[in-house]
Amino acid sequence: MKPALPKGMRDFGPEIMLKRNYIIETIKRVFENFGYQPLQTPAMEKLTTLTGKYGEEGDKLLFKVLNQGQKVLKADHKAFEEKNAVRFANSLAERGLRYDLTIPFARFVVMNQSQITFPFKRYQVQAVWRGDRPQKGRYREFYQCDADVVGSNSLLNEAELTQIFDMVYNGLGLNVTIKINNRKILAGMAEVVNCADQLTSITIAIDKLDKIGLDGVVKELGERGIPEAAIETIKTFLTAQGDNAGMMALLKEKLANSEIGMKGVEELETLMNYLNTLDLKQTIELDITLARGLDYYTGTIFEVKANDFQIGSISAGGRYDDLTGTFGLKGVSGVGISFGLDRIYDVMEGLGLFQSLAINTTKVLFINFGGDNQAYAFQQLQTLRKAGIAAEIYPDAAKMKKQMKYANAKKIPWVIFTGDAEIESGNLKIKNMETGEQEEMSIEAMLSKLSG
RNA sequence: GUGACCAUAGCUCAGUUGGUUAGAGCACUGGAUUGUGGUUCCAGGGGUCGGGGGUUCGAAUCCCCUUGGUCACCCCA
Repeated sequence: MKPALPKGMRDFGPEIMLKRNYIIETIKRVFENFGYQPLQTPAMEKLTTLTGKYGEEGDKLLFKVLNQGQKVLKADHKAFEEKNAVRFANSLAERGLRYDLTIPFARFVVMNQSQITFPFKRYQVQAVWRGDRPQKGRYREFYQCDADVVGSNSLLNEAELTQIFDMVYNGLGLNVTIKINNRKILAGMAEVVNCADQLTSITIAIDKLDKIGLDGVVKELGERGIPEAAIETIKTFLTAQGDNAGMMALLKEKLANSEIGMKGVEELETLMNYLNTLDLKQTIELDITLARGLDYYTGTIFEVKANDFQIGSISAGGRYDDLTGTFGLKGVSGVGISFGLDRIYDVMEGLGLFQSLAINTTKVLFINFGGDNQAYAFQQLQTLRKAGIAAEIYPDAAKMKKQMKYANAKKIPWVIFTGDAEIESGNLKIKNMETGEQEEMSIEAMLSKLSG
């Protein structure tokens, strides 16, 4: 049988894992610096928890887990005969793999509300699964690194999350643009053009502005049944130019008749004022065409794009006023962000940013000469490890050439020989694999040399 | 879910208008070198040419189906 992976699943070898871990560690360090605490939730959730939270498209992409044993016989045969794939599939499964980390987090908060001190700040680094067709920058299994805070309406949270974006990407050496918008502004715009009930259609269309252009958006709005007059007004929003302050003034003027719209402008302005007091290195861009697909966002929305590499967004997030509401806990607002580990990796690999990364691996290899020599080397090895030096011994008394090749392939910088001559002298012979130089010294001298 | 392109050794690929026994580089194993790798030289193992069917005297090559991959759309980290 030929080994293979299911579609969209990937292995990560040691080389890749070292780089991935580096990214994760950078992100975690910043999260913890801001007082976020770790959480893990299971890969599998009940479908009732997951469905209906991500919009129609999201439900389609949920990976479902087949019911166990006899239960599958209770499937909806009628749905099968009617070729209703969705209903039939739902009758076969009661559980699914998590689609993101936010909904499981909301579930956790509701289930543990009595234990939790609010505002509750948690971070979570785990895989999520989507039954999408894999392509560039898109995987069926990928890691999200989330930080969320629930139980606080303060826009200070948004400001801090923006700062987290900034610090993480500074730390990784990436240039990004952090795009910010507010769903209330989009709602206000829909209200002003008398299409409040078609908010979703409007946001989906204008979200594509940078992809299909103004004409494309106008066309799509028309196809989605937005009246001509409304489209004309929407056009004036989309063509508005100016710096962040100018845009703000313009929005105030245009949205004056919409209560929710003005609320959105006010929130955005407050956030921008907070951000102005911070020393942010990355580009902050107010982008009123930013919409975000996920249904649950209600306030601020974020999206981060890499400046020097073509790929989808590498981070995203936003505020959700009623995420825990569907689980029975009302009036708890939350806001969170998510780093797309796999895409960040793709960007950094694409830009060659891992080159300078000092990869932490074995520092010393003991050559195995077998017999008494092996026992001696094994002993010396313990001393190095105790001193915190990453060391290993070749487990077999293989040919010298093979052992040297191993050190070479694994980029181990030092090799130690403990042959008969060395055992007799009580010293060890150490070889620098880069320069080829070798010298004999005592174990003590070696310790200070290697830990330096 | 819609569409386009691709599939040859473990990996990256070559293979002429259809023509004899399908090749190269890298990797692996052995040797030149019994205690010295990363350079060199020699030898070796490894293929149902993704799978099935068809056209043909003859198919890796042409046609159909199927599976898998890549990319774009939808949507998204």
